[in-house]
Order: sequence, then C-alpha cells, then structure tokens
Amino acid sequence: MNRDFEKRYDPKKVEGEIYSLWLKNDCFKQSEDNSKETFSVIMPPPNVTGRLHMGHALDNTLQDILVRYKRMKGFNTLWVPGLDHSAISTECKVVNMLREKGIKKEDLTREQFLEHAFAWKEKYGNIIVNQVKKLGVSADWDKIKFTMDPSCSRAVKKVFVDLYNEGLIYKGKRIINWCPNCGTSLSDIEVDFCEQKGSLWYIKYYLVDGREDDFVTVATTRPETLLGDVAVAVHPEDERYKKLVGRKVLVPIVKREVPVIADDFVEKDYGTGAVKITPAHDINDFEVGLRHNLEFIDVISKKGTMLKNTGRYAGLNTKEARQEILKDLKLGDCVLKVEDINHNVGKCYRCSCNVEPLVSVQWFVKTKNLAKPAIDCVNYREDTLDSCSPTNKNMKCFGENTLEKENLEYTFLPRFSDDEKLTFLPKRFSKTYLNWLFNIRDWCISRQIWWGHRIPAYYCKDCGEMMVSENVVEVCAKCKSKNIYQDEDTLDTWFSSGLWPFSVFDWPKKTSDYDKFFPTSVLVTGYDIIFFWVARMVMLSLKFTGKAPFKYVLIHGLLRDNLGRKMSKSLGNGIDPLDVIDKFGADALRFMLVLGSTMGNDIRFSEEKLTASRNFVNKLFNAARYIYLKVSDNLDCLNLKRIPENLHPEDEWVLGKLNTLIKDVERNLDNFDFGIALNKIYDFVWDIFCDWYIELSKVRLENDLEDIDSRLCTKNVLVFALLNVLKLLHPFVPFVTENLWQIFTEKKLGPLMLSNFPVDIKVVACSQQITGTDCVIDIIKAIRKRRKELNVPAGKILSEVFIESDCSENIKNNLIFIKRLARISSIKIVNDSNLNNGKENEFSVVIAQRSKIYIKNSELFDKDEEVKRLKKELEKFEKELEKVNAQLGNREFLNRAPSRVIERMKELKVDLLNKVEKIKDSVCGLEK
RNA sequence: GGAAGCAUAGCUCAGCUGGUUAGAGUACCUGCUUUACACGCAGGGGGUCACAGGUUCGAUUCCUGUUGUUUCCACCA
Repeated sequence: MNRDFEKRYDPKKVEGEIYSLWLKNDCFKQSEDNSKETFSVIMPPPNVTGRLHMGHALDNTLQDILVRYKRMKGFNTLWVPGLDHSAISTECKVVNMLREKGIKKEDLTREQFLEHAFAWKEKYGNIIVNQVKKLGVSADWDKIKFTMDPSCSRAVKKVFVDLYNEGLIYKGKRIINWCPNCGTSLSDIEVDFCEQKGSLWYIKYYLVDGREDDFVTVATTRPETLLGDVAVAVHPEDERYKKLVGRKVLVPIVKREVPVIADDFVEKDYGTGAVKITPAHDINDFEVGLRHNLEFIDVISKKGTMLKNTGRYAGLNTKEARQEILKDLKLGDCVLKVEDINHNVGKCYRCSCNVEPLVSVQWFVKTKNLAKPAIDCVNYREDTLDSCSPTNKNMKCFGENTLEKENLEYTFLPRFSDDEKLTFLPKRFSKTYLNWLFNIRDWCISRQIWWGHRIPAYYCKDCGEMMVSENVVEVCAKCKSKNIYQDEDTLDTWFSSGLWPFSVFDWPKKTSDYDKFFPTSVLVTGYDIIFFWVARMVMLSLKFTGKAPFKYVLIHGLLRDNLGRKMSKSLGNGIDPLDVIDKFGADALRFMLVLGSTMGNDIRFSEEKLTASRNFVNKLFNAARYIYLKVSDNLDCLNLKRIPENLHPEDEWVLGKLNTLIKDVERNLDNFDFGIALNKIYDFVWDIFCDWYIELSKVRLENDLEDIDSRLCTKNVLVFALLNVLKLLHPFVPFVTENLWQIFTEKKLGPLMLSNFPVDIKVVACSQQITGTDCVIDIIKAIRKRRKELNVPAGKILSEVFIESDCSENIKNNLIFIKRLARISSIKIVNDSNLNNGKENEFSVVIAQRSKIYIKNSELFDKDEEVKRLKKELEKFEKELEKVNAQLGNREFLNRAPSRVIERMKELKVDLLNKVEKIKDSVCGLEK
C-alpha cells in the first residue's frame, strides 16, 4: 500500500509540501502567451498590525476559488498580493510596543520612530503573509506590494500634486473630528457612533435687557462647551421664541452677551427648541456659525483639555470641566432640570475614545466632481435610483473655503458603455454605494501622525510661500530662500489604498502589467468597506486612468460566531483561522466557508459545519484510496485522459451525471455562485460517485465472470471520473485535490492547478442507459426499505424474488447488482401475468418507480401489518391522484399551462393509476 | 429619521427566471465490524415555507401590507 494512503487524510502532512510544489513550479505566475484573455485580481491588502482573522480567510478563499478556476480555464491570470501600512492603527501599536519597552514617542525624532515602525512592518508583515499562504492562496508573491513601497509612494505624490493643481485638494481651517487619544484628525467615516446613556441638562440663559427672571432655557448634553457659546438658536417658525430673535442673552459663567438667532436646522420639538451654538466644537454649530457670521471660540485643546481662555477650568479634561461647570451653574441657580437620555456619541474607530469636534487646519479632497463619474460608471437598475430619496439625489457638497452648501441636481450622462461599467454583486450593494456618493462630503485626508505618506507640501520659513511638489523642494520658488520645511502631516491610509488598483502596477510608469491587467476583473471584499475603500478606488481610478478599476465588485458578508454575533476583538469571540487549519486543515476551512453560503449574506461559523467539511475531504480521500487500491497495479495500462470504449450502462450513467455536473459547475462559477457549485459537487461525489458508482464497481471488479477488458474499463472510468472530480474541486479544496492528483498521475502530468478545467466530456450517454441504471438503483432502494420495514436481519439473504418492470431489458443485464446490493440470491424477471394466479398473498409486493417487486417469504412479515402498511400507502397515492385529476380537469390549466407541464402531469397520472391498481391487487390478495 | 437584508425540518442554511411529492448538513430514532472511509454504510421520523391580502390556471418563489430580527447610513443640541 502506498504510504500516502493512510485511512485518514492528514492535511498537516501534505499542505506545506503541496504549497512548495506550486511555488517550485511557478504555478502562481502569469503566462507568457499574450493571446490569452487576462483575468486579474488585486488582494485587499491586510493590515500589518494583526494576525489573520476569519474575514481574511473568507475573502481570500473566494478570491482563490475565482483565480484558480480562471487559471484552469486558460486565462492569463494575475493575483497581486499586498500589505497595507494602515496608518493610525499601526502607529498606535508601535507606540504601545515602545511604551512597553519604556520608550516614549515624544522622546524620539520622526526618523527614529519610523525606524521602529518599519521594523514592526517587517516583522508583522511577514507573519501575516505566511498566514495567508497557509490558506492556499495562489497569488503571485513575487509581485507583492506594500502601500508604502517607493512605487506606491510615487503614485501617491503624483495624485496628490495633480489634484492640488486642479484645485481638488485644498488646505483649509474647518471643523473636523479629532481623536485626543490618537492625537490626530479623522475623516467622517472613521467615526463610529455608539449609543450611550447620558444626561440632558436644561440651562437658563438670561436675557440681557429683560427682567430679572426673563430667560431662555437651553438643553445640552455637553455643558462644558458653553464656554465657547456665541449664540442661541431657535427655529424661525417657532412661535414661542419669535419675539426673542435678535435680542441678546447672557451665557452663564462667562457672562458673554450673545444673540438669539433663527435657523431652520433647529428642531422645535427637541429639548426646549432653543439650542446653544458652539461653532468651534460642534459640527452643526460650525455650519450655523458660518451662516450667521459668528465668532469661533476654541475652548478645548487637541489633548481634550480646557484651554487657557477658560480661566479656572483651564487644564481640566472635558469630563472634569463638566463637573466643575455644573457645580458652578447650580450655584448660580442656572440648572432647571436634568433628564436621563440615550444619545449617540462619536468614537474613534480605532481606539474607541470619544471624538472631539474641533476647528483646525487640515487638507481636504473636494469630492463632488470625483463622485460624479463614480456614479455614472455603475450598473444599476432604474428602480435603484428611484428608491434613493429625492434629497439624496441632490449632491450636497461643501465648496472651498466658503463651506457653503451647493445643491446640485444630479443628471446622468451615458458616458460609459456597458463594457466599461462596473457591476456590484449582489446588485443591491450598488444602492449602498450610490447613496453614499450622492451625499458625499469633502474628505479630510491629513493626519497628525508620523507613520504614512508625508504630505508633499513645502513651506518657506522666510516668506511663508507654500509649494506642493512631487520632488523635494529645497529652494523657495518665490524668495529663493533655502529655509524650507515639509508639511508635518501624513495622509489618511485610505488615500494610498484608493490608488491600489493601479499603484500595484507601478502607475504612473507605463508597465506591461498595467497595460495587460488593468482594469482588473473582480474585486472581492466585504460590505463594511464599500465607502472606505471601494468608492475611493473607483473615484481615483476614473480620475487618473479614465477607467473603472474593476469589472465586478463581489461583496461577501461578515463572519459571525455560532450565536450569530459579529466576530470582534472586543467580544473576544473571534476564531483563529490558524487554529482551525491546524485542527481541520485549510481545505476543510475553505470548504466550510463556501458550502451553503450565498453571495452577500453573512456566514455563521460552526464547529459542526467544519466537521462536516473535514468529513467530506476525508470521504474524497478515501474514495481515491479505494480506487488506488484497485488500480495501482496497472496504473500504466490506464488511459487517464480518455474515456474507454465498451462502456457498461452504469459507466454511461455516472459519466452522464458527471457531464451534467461539469456544465452546472461551470455556469455557477461564471455567475460567482460558489456555494451552489460546491453543493452540487458534494452531492455528486458522495451520492452518485461513492454511494453508487463505486459500490457498483465493486461487483464488477470482484466478479470472476467479468473479463479483463471489462474490469479495465471499470477501472478506467473510476479513475477518469475521479480525476475530473479533482479538477472540479480543486478551486475549492486545492491541497487534497493536488495531493491525490500527484499520486494518481505519478507526478507525470504536472500540477493539477495548471491543468485544464473539465469541459464537456462528450460521452454518448444514451438516456436509456441512464434511466436504466436509475431504475436499478430505485429497485435496490425499494428492496432495502422493505427489508428494513419488515425487520429482515441485515445479513439475511433473500431467496426468491420476482421483478416486473418497464425497464426489464435493462434490469436483465444488471441483476447481479441488485442481488449483491439488496442481498438476494436469486431473482426472476416476470410478466404481470406470471404471478396473477391467486398466489399474491405469498409475496410482499414492493412498488418502485417503474417496477414492481415480489418478495416471496411469508415468514418475513405479519400479514395484518402488511395490509395496514399497504393501505396507508394507497391512501397517500390516492390523495395525490386526486390532486392531479383536479389539475387535469381544470380547463384553465389545460389552456394556459405550457404543454410540457401538462404532459408531465399526464405521465404522473398514469404512473399513479398504475401504482394504485397494483397496491389494490396486493391488498386484495392478502385479504383473501 | 432614511435604506437594506433575513424569517423554510430541533439547529445551521440551500432553493436560478413561478410548475410533479420543498432539499442538504447536523441532531434524533432503528439496524450494520458489508475489505475505501464509524470523519463510515443502510433505513426512518420531522416542515400549515413568519402572518394577512393581491396577481396567476397554479405562489416557498412575484407584488403590497403587518410583525419579528439583523445591519448600514444620518447624528437632533
């Protein structure tokens, strides 16, 4: 016995070896043949911060299935792997790592810090790459890119400078989201809103020129910001306050006189209908401030503490300041009441610390003009747009400096041909994408951290001139001073990720890979980063290459734990794919992630499903083991590629089913229906191939009557079918299939992963042979069932059995199978009349699809029980017959239903009538 | 406040453009050391396809509404 064939498949023994084999054979490289159609995928680059998680496993499995399938289909395939520097998260990790070593970031120079950071990237980047490889990922590792590689940096600089020169990047003082913990600004989508318990304080603002007890009550959740208040706003239509508009109130504590203004952003029904306005520390208030020309008073620092101008509160953090201010307000009798409420608080998406809105100078991308083509290029159904609400169809964007809202009715231009368009799968995600683009706001791209692409802007210390340039600026363009420094800020990590589809090809250099493989074919990713990543890639690709970066965006769901909760670090319910691979093998993991999943839907992780997957892999392995046992002696004589002649009916049967499977799987994979495809292969392998064909083959291989040619034919079919199954399964479970392929081909045919995907095997599967075998199987099943019903011991061999059948010709030649698999020593084919001699009470009658089986053996069952059983069966068939008769009696049905449906219904009726009659006969016979 | 998904066997989920008796895995019950596999084999029970309407000769499938559930967007002090 080949040492490769233990009873159980052991993935650990083979996976590493197989992966090396692929690498050694350059299996992941592209073809030299330029005539081949190309298929390219860019890997969503994992962060260099963490370990592989289930999300990566799913994402990469789906990509690998696609890429392997297309490669086997003969496409020139490129899958570019990569790593993301993930600016803020990596910086946080490095800072923490240094802190543990007793090093403070503040004590390091920028260069020293970056050295540590690159060392980190080196270490953890390698770790995650190795983890990704464990999944079997067939990406071209020689082409791996890192978002901070010089070539990527070059693309970043070029894009930044071009956008700046076009006025699409600007520097401005605006309110932004600030994370005091990370010490940097954040873009809008980097803020997560969490519901939290809080209080709503009702605070009195006394009128300046009113009576002593004339005041306006303002409700706020953030009393500490009142130090920066510059107005109180009410709704223009609010009758309660109409008279007050234009008058002045006194901000408590600071005793500042501020106007009461009218603005329709105020909701009359919330709180008291009067809002304090703090333009420097609230996003809405900021806009109000601009509209009403109000002063911006900063009171909170970037560290989250109160500024000097707050007097005795200076230096306190916002939480402490709130307590002190409330205390003082109460002393002044300014607090009317407190209400407990639930409200949403913005949190940093990386560190979960409360985000502080504040005004600062940052760099922004003007997104409106970039968004328009990104909307145009998407394939959507008309009704997708209809369901975007009318306000959503107006593009609300901020103009430069003025920050005034421009409302532009969006008009669609047929600028993209169908061929150039981008399609989301499932389609519904195009709606998510479009809705976001319709409401897009300018994108804050500067970050106050060191790890990332430094903004290519330079300043002259002498004259203050700002110069934006791809090259390092050493001399001031205006005053020729050499006293130049570079902007300290770095770019949002998504800025460089947004260029990924073309920066991986060394754009803006003209490379042959760019020419061949851009735009890419499919992007596979989760719905959670459609905004962060997909939309930006589309906008920037259209802008700089003129093309959508991919043809399809395949969206998959998120992974959930066995209770249906999102896998997350904070819950601690994440499952480590590496543990799973260690215990069950990479193939089982991949199988589990795909089987029974649907595009775009979340996937629930369960150990049971994993076990089932592992069992399937083992089943396949054992089927191969059996075949190898039978075949290894004369493997040389077998033609692995061609179907033998002189096929038996069951050979044609299995090959016919295989052929259907091949066509189905191909269609499903072309439609990205991986789950359905895998399910079909599963059914074929387990039910058709193992449970039936292999069992039937045993009869032929062990039967002395069969001649050598016939046996060879069986072996050939076994091997042929197995090898085709291996090909079909390879994209899903690459390791075990490659392993078996190597054994069977004795390493002569090269790697399975470079072989051709099965095509129509053109077996002349005569439908008669197929139904004939189906009929035989049906008889075996029926007899087994009856044996069980009558409690016939499993080992008991029945002696006298008679079969009457529509396919008696087929059965005649296949009696041997029925005997063996149903455990019968002798069978006779009969005509109806043969047994109609009043002897029916001596037989148990079994009704199969197209046959009637008489098992003689009165001692096997209780007569009364048998009559009862038959009557129950009769009732069932009669009920069905009634239904069918009703259908066929319905004139409308006969007029309108397609003829094939009617024909089928008629056939069914004949079949049912036949069955009913037979059972009636039997009952009659028994009751005599 | 706006949008989307899901609701099918005890559990986890398939079910393409409506058409025989709605499927699988798992769990459960009954047998089986049948020579590839007990990570297995054979057989079995188990579903008013959430609810209510509508379209249709015919609805698990299409439409509308209701309920439950999950998620995304918005951020209202």
